[in-house]
Amino acid sequence: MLKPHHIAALKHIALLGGLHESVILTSKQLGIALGVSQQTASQRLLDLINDGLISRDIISRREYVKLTPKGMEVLRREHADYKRLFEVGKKLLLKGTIVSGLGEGAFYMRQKGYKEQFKKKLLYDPYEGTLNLRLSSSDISKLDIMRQSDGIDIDPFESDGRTYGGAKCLPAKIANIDCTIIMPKRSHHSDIVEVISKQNLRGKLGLKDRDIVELSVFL
Amino acid sequence: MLKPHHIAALKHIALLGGLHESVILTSKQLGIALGVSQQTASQRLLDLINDGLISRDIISRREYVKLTPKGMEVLRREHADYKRLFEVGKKLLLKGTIVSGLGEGAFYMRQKGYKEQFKKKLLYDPYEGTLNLRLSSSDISKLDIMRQSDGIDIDPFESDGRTYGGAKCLPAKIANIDCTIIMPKRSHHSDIVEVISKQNLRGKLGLKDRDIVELSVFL
DNA sequence: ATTACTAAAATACGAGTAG
DNA sequence: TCTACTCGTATTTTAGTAA
Repeated sequence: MLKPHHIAALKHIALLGGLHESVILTSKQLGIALGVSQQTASQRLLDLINDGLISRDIISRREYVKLTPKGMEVLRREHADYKRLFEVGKKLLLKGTIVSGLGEGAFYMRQKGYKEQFKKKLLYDPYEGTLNLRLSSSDISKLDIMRQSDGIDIDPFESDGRTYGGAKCLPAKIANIDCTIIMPKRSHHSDIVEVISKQNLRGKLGLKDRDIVELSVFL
Repeated sequence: MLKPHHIAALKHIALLGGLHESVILTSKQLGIALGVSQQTASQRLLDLINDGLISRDIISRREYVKLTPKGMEVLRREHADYKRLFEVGKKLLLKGTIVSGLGEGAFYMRQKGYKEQFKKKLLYDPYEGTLNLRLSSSDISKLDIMRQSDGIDIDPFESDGRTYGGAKCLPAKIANIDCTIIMPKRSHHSDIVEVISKQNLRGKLGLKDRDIVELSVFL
C-alpha cells in the first residue's frame, strides 16, 4: 500500500532531478529533507525500490536514484489532481448527436473493478449506463486535445479471466449537470464519446436518439 | 509539524469541492477515501482544524468543512512543485501554410507602445513584420489550449487617440529559430497565427506563400 | 446517524552498530 | 564515509464505546 509519505519522498527525488536522470542521493540527505532519521529515510528508499517506483544504481561507490516509469506515473496523477484544483476553467465545448450504444456501456459500468475506481476517483457512484454522443465533425479534432490532457486515470484490471482496459476520465457538464467523459485508453479513434453521470442522463434530460446536445469538458 | 498524510487529507477535501465552498464530509467517508479507519480520519480532521487548514461548521446536524486561506496555500505550494516537475518544456506542434498578411502586422510592430513592451517582456527587439501561418484544420483546436495557457501578456494602450489591443505571446521555434507567437486578445477565432522573431523569418528561411512549415510552441 | 474518547494493538521510528 | 540490520521505544492506528 502506497502511503502519503512515500509519495512525498518520491516527489523529493523527482524535484532533485530524478524524474529525468539519475541523481546522487544519500539516505542522510533524504532524511534531512523529509525531517526523518537516516534510518527511516533508508527504509523509505527501500520501500520505493520495492514498489518499483525508483531504481538505484551504485556507480563508483556513489548511489544514484532515478524514477521508474511507474514512479513517474504516480506523480503524474498527483499533478493531475492539483491541476483539477487550480487550473479549472479551461474548457472545451463539444457538440454532437445522441446515439444508441449496444448496451456494452452498461455492461462495463456494472463491473466491480470499474465501479470501485469510479467511486474512489470520480468521487461519486455513476449510474449504470452511458450516454453516447457522436461528435460534430468540426469537434472531432478536440478529441486529440482531450487525449493529451491529463484527466483522471482508470486502471485496467482482470476479472473472471478476462481483461478490462484502462480509461481516461474528464470532468464535464451537460445542461448544467455534472458528468464525466470516459475515454477508453486503447480504443480506435472514433467520433463517439461516452458520458457517465450520477444520474441517468438520457432519462433526466429526456433525450432521444438524434437529439443534438452540447457538452462542456474541463481539461 | 505538517505531515504528508495531512496534506493528503487536505487534498481530498479540496477535490470534493472544499477549496471553493463548504462540503459535507463525515469522518467515515474520509476514512474510506484515505484508506484509514473512521477514528483516524476523525483525528486527521481535528489536526487540520487545529493547524488552521480547514474550518468546520455544523449546520442542521451535518458537518461542513472548507479550506481556510492557509489550507489553500499549502495545496498551492504542492501544486507549484508539480508544475515545476511536469510543466517545463511542454510543447505543441503546429503545422500550417504560409499566407500573406495585408501588411497590418508590420504596422502594429512599428508602434512604440508595442515595441517597448516586446523589448521588455520578450527580451528582444522583433523584426518589424509578422509571418502569418494558416493552420492545418487538425491543429485549429490547439488554439484553444494556447489561449488558455499562461504566456506573456502584452498590455493594451492608447496612442494618437486610438486604442491598440492587448495580446498574449507564446515562445516558439520554427526550423530551430527562436520566435514568438502573438495572439491578439480580442480577435475573432481564426485559423491564422502570427509569428514574430528577431529576424525576418520569411527572408531568412526563404519562405513563400503556400509553403508548409512546422512550428513548436512552448506552453 | 454522527464524533471522538480511551486503551490495546500495530506500526513506525531511531539508536546502536555491523558490513 | 556509506547502507541497512536489530531491537527497544514512541507514535499511530484501531476497536470498543460513550455522548
